[in-house]
Amino acid sequence: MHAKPTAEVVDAWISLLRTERTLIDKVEERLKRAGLPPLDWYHVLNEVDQAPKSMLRQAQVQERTQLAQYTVCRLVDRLERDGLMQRHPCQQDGRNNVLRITGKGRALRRSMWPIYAAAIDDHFGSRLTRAEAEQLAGLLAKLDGA
Amino acid sequence: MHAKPTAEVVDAWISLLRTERTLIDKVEERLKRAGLPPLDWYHVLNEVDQAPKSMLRQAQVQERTQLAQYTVCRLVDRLERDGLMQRHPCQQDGRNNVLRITGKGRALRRSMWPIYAAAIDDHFGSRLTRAEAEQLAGLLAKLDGA
DNA sequence: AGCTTATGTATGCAGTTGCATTTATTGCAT
DNA sequence: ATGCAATAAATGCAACTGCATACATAAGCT
Repeated sequence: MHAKPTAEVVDAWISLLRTERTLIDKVEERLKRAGLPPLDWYHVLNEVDQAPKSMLRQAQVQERTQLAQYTVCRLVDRLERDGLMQRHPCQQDGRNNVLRITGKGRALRRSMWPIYAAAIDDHFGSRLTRAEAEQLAGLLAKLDGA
Repeated sequence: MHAKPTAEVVDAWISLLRTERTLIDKVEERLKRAGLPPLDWYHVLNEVDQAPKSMLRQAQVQERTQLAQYTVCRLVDRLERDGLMQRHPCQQDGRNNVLRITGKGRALRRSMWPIYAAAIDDHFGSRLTRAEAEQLAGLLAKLDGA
């Protein structure tokens, strides 16, 4: 704890910040150009869509996306307002919301994926070999612990 | 162009988004706890401080940090309002602003570094070997091109 | 010179985020 | 059962961001 990072570490850190900002901007731009909502809409819709019975608690969306509590809350407000998602009271624990994606929400998610996938591939996937992608995922996994 | 990414690529991409969000949150939290301003203040102050004569054009800050044009503009507004930075008209090209960091700005940058450095090390550097850090930087560099 | 395009910066406005707090429900200890 | 800490979600308000556009200067063309 509280040791100083080496120069290599600082370089890698700065690269991480810079590169990710650039990549996200590029991907978001693709979605925007296609008239689609932002990345996080996709991620939230996707989490719920992939969950068993297409239902998931709000808190779990939060955990999986690493978005802030109020960010998820308000994003779900908007998704709900646009008829993409519904909030239901949870039977087992009245503190939770259970989210259910609507047909419209699922359709939107599906329509976003080709654009999103192409952007991932163009800006990210096509620049790495399979081994490199795995290597990167491995390194990132090491950074995920407590 | 427009090929579909493989599963490994999508995994790596999602890890990248998730991990970076988590890391940034942790680092920002450290700064906040220490009563210091956000990360991007540091990055902007640092770019200007490191530049020759501690002066840099606004557009170059933008390019180096990968922040949006108006983000830099308004961040500099705040830095200027707080007496950390000054805008000067550029002699060579009247469209440019030349930014100059003040003593107060330099002092703030210096006071932020130990906190920032410790956070980088704790959440990032100490989880990677030197070779891994270099490997990560190498992979990120491959993602940086056009 | 005058016109057109390009570049760097600023800004009004609507939408979003962050902070701190509130409300609601649950579980645990007494 | 009652009180108290813990967890999930929502919200008022101030700050920030994104978009589109405006403004200012510069560079190139005729």
